[in-house]
Amino acid sequence: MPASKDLIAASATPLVLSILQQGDSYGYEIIQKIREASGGSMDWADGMLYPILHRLEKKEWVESYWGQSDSGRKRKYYKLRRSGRKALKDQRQTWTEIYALLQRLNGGPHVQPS
Amino acid sequence: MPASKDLIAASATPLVLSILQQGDSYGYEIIQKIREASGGSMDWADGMLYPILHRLEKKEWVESYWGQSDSGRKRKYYKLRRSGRKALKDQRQTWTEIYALLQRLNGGPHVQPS
DNA sequence: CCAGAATACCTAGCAGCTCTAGGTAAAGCA
DNA sequence: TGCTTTACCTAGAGCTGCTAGGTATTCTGG
Repeated sequence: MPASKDLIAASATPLVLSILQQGDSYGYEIIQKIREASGGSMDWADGMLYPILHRLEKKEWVESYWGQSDSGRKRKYYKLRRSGRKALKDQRQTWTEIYALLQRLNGGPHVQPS
Repeated sequence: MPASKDLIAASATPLVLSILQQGDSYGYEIIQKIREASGGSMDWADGMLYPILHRLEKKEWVESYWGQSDSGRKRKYYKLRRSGRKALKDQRQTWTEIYALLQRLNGGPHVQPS
């Protein structure tokens, strides 16, 4: 059972930023990495990712440059910018807070933000 | 600094469901409870909440009935239905999974779903 | 008794987003 | 030669948040 759409949507941005924090990457590879990291439960359509990357670029959280694979196939790499790193940090903080609140409201274990 | 809009949006539904899990409530009170539970960091406009409640009702996750305060002021109470309880459980599960993935991608502590 | 605050509900409509469903093209493989 | 994989892209439908308005009642301070 895949995750609900709302959450997929809201998590897409921080997940992409997290991937890019580990090093420059390109669309096709980002999808693979997300799929691997999630153990296969998240499998994004590429048509969903590219608009997100373009939006992140417009927000100046990432920048792009053209590169090539060994075989000469062109790739558009994305690089995390300083403001993107900041945005990721903020979003992770918010996730932690909301998650803790949700746990608390449901009588779950208390989680304190680090 | 308030949370980013994406996350507010995605978290609104499970938070409302969580409040209702603790007992029937009505719009105005839900906003207060969220504000209190979050220590003031979340302060929803009422115009944002009502459409959410109506949507939850349309999805049949909650049902509503009219009640009165001591002073006779009318209130529209919302009650969590069985399917809403199920939805809350699912969404909490998804939140936990995504949160764990985010932590893992960022080298944070490992979190395992309960 | 009057004004303003608090309580309590509602909707229209814009702006923003996701994500489906298409498309192009090059390289690898059978 | 044709299929699969790699690799990119966009249009537009559909959904949603949330601002900015609105109504009406009760409480409270002066």
